[in-house]
Amino acid sequence: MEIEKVYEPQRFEPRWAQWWIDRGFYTANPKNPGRMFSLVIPPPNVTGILHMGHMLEHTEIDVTVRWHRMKGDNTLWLPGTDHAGIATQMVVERKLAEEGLDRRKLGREEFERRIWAWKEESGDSIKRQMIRLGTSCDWSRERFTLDEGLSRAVREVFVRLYEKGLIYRGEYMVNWCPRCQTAISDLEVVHEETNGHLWHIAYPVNGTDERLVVATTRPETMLGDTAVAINPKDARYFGIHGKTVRLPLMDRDIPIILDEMADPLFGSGAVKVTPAHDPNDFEAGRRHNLPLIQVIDGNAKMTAAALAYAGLDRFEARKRVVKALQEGEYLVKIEPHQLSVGKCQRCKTVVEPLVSKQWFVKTKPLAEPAIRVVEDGRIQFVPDNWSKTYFEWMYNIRDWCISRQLWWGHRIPAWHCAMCAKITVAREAPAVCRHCGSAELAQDPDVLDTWFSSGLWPFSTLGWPDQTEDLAKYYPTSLLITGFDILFFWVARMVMLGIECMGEVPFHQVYIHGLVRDADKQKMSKTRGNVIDPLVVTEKYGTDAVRLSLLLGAAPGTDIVLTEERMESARAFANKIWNASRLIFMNMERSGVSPWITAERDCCLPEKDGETAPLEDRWIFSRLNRCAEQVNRAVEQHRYHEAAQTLWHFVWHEFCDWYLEVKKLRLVENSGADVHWRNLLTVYEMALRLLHPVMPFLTEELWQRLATGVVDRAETISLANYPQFNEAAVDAQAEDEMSILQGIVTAARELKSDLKVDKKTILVGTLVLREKAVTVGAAQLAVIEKLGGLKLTLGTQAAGVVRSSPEFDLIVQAPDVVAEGGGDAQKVRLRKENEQLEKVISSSNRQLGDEKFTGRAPAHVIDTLRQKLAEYEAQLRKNKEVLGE
RNA sequence: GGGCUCGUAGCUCAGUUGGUUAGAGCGCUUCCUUGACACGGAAGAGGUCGGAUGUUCGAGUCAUCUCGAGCCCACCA
Repeated sequence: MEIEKVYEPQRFEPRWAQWWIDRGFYTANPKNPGRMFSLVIPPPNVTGILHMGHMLEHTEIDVTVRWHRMKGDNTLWLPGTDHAGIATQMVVERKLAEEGLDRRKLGREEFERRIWAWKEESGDSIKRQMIRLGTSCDWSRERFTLDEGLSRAVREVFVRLYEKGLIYRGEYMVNWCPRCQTAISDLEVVHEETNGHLWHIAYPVNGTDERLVVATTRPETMLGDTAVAINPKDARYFGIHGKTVRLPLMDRDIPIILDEMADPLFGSGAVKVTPAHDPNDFEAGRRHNLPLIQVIDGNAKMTAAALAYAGLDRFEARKRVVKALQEGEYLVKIEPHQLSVGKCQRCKTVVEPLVSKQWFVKTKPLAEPAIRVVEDGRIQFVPDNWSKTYFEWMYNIRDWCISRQLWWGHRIPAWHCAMCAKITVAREAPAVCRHCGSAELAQDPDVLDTWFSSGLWPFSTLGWPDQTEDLAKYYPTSLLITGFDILFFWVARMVMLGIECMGEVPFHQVYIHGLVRDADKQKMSKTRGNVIDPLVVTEKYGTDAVRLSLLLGAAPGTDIVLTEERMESARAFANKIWNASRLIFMNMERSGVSPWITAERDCCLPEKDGETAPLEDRWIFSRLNRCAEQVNRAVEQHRYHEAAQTLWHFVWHEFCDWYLEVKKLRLVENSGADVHWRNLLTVYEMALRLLHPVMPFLTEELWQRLATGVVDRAETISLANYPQFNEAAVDAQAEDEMSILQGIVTAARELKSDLKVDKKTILVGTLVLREKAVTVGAAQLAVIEKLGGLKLTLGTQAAGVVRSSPEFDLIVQAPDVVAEGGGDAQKVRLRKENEQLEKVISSSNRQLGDEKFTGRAPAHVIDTLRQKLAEYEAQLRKNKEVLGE
């Protein structure tokens, strides 16, 4: 049982990580027995390396997955990556720019080749990283959204939806990013509050002396105005109904239209209408059959239609238009105005609303069943309040623009005919046009929104549209663990498309985790420069410590503040386990105990040693049982912080601080004959198993050492049984007795501390035990003496400094220190304690004397209060006795 | 404009369905280099739970209002 002196996780973590993969322990088999548990990874983008948010997500998933696997479930965790269309294309374009190249120069084919090369590289490093972090997924089932199989699924879904009329192509107003040169969906536009202006412009009303004042935040768009709207009920303007206005700068006459869109209470009550550059105006234009004059193009430059302003950038044009309006005395007012400006999520360029021909998914029919499955509980959100957010979005859902003018992604399976100009949509490239038979077909150049393929992930990865064994076994998946930032982008789309394509929800439960933040609660981001690289801290503190520090902060519904201090303390815990193991292993060797692993699967009672098992064994087995109960429940409910805290407390403050301390005494006394190794090793081994999902590396390392040479066991701790709570293993009596023993030891330490005695001074004392404590009696006296640092005799009252409880009197004979006033600290302590006791006692008495309380409170509440009151009173009496009051 | 979350010890946070001297980690004070561990051990100090009102026998835990912080959604020119 060799064990290195220092805990150095770097030495063994990479080895186990690789071994787990090499041995294929986590390869799922649909034919295996056990309850099914399946989960697909939220595929990381192949844009770069994984960050702390991924590590948190993967750690929570891994804990859950390892736990299910150890419980004997038929478990699948399917890994993979997302091609992340626009994001990846941007990364590669940026790299090209560094080489002085751009994608247009390279051409589509060569550009795609470059991105694939990048993808291979990035995908590999993501996989390496995940393996290093201990993720126990099934790499034999790894998928990528652009794989042939998944691409086939994408085409299949596209064709089906098209044929059902749920995908259509049309000319509508879309969000256009002039930098990315593509349309983007509403979700990809982020709104930023900006301090802008409201320009009030006067349009002369033809045939009158009046001028109609309109207000706008974008004066440059007036060049494309094709009407001015007023509210039909607005009395101020009854006189100009049916007239036209003269558009300044352009010298065009445009009609005054009557439309509810004009709010009489806003500004002058008149609105300029620019159908080509504003979504509202676009709709108004349709209602009133207005012409569309596009004055801004896809590059955000003014078009020829902008006449004198043609070729200018939109913001430069704004300045010039304002200046010209001022000069022509059309500008009546400029006021500061706060507005929210839509920007491209990826590059932060101000989005330009433009009319263009795009592909859309009709979402209303898909949203209805997607709402129902959450309402009726077929999909459950944890924490539950996220379902409200989900509903909110689903109720107000709008059609989804799915075409992107990019080169990286799934090419839209639609072919345009050069002869008849009609479209043929097909699963595979058609030879001839479906409408006219012409062979002059060209595939639509656009690709699909990256979320279209991610939306199919839970079933496309399992082989759909083929009816595979995996699909039959593992769909619907059991659980999805992801972040709220992609609730609409991804989760909502998966629900809609899962139900549509499979007729069944894609997962039964969605656990939404928090955000990883830095010490100042700031979001971690590259631009802020506050990112913690998982590989760096993993190397520094060990993966187990980082995992643990993440989990300890992972309370549902809260963000996770991650600091290196936390990782240090988590490492201290790992170090504690390591050293406790050293104690055990070294003494096994010294005592000639051979490696041994218990055959017990679940929590059990200790083996007896004669009449009964030693108190510390009975106690720790009962505590282990309680710990298992709590940890199992906590993981089940995604209360990862609670699972981690429970394990921490059990291992450190019960197993190490008390149990092993007692065992150490047994080791030196009676030549170690009273240790009862089988009990010690059983609880140790079960503790390792309980810890394994949280700290896989450390536990595997120690477990393998413990199991050296043991035949007929699991090959890895990750496939050993997860200990379950066992009603029969509760030992309340042992817990009571142990707590009395702990009370006596603590009392002894208190006295020593209050008397300020040197540790070398062995105090002589007397212990008087009362009925309840009899079983602790003589058998445990040596333990109390050693742990308390006293030399005790039992049973005879004597003079000295006293610490009393209803169970015992501990009397220390220390005439010297008492004479020097050393007992004062003890008196201060007792008086303070009495103050508190008196407070609680009086309030308890008040309640028990109140008929309203005794009449309405449940019996058990009253009982425990009475019981506690009796204990407080007994303690108060003892303290007063000691103080001589 | 609508929706959501948070405000508990110096710091970061727990506190499951309301139930009885309010918990943890880090930090702090004092003592201890005891052959597993100073990444350790022991004993302590320190909150009345943002504020107000209410419901209740009983509220950190529910309701209303209020102050403060943050997030999400939204086509208010």
